[in-house]
Amino acid sequence: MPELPEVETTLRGVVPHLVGRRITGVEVRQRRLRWPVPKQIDALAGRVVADASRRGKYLLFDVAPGAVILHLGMSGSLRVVAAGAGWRKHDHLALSLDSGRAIRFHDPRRFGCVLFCAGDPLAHRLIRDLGPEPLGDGFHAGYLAGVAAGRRGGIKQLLMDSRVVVGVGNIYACEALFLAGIHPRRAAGRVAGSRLETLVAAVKEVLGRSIEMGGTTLRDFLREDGEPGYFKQSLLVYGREGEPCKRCGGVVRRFVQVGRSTFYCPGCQR
DNA sequence: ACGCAGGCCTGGGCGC
DNA sequence: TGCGCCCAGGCCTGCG
Repeated sequence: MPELPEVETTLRGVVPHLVGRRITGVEVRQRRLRWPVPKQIDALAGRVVADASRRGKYLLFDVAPGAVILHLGMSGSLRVVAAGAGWRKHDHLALSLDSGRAIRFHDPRRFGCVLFCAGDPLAHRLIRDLGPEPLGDGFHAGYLAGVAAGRRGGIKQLLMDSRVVVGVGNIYACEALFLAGIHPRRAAGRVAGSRLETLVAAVKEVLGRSIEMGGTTLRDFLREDGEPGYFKQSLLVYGREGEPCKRCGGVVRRFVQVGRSTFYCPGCQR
């Protein structure tokens, strides 16, 4: 299930199987994803995948000319299988490769998408306005202070806004705010600069650590679509309503913020 | 410009 | 065992 570390893990998992390979066939079994799978996808046979990369949670496969833009949504996953392997329920699409393998897109909730972009995918309307990568140099305290200035919405909403910074989902927003000791509902524009610095470091730390642990799922990538058990033990507040805070021993609370569950420790976060 | 609610889907877990 | 309800890791779109 994809937050940024999962998407990164997925990318690393498919790159060795995909880059440099020729697509020998395409099969679309379910066209109705978040947006309909366009006909150009069906016509990819014969193309070579020159490169595979990631921008935020979007995976980009360079099939020059053009690119495949793929998003895993809430429940999507990619799997490398032997060509001819049985299709599971909710396998919606497969790219067969000249290696004798195939990449399958699996997505029960169908919030994901598979799109084709004729030009530079970074200029695609879904991607061009995305904020900086959280692990890159462009995401720093000064930047965050700039975008937070005057904002009256909660700091958590700001963190989860992909125009501000990409890839920080509900889990990691909760975790990073806990690490930084900031209340999720505190108005973004009223968080002191020094605390924003702590927050940026916390975001980088929690995502970085999670990607490292995603490395363990890499190993299983071919076998399972890898429900990774790794992060669950590491979570400090997410999903722990009513349980004791691992720092102060107080009770972890949950409330709904902009339609999403927010977990936090009232004792540790102000 | 900003903040918010709605909508897209299926499946799992829970209480009755 | 079954049913209805609530919840879920995302994010675009349109409204005020």
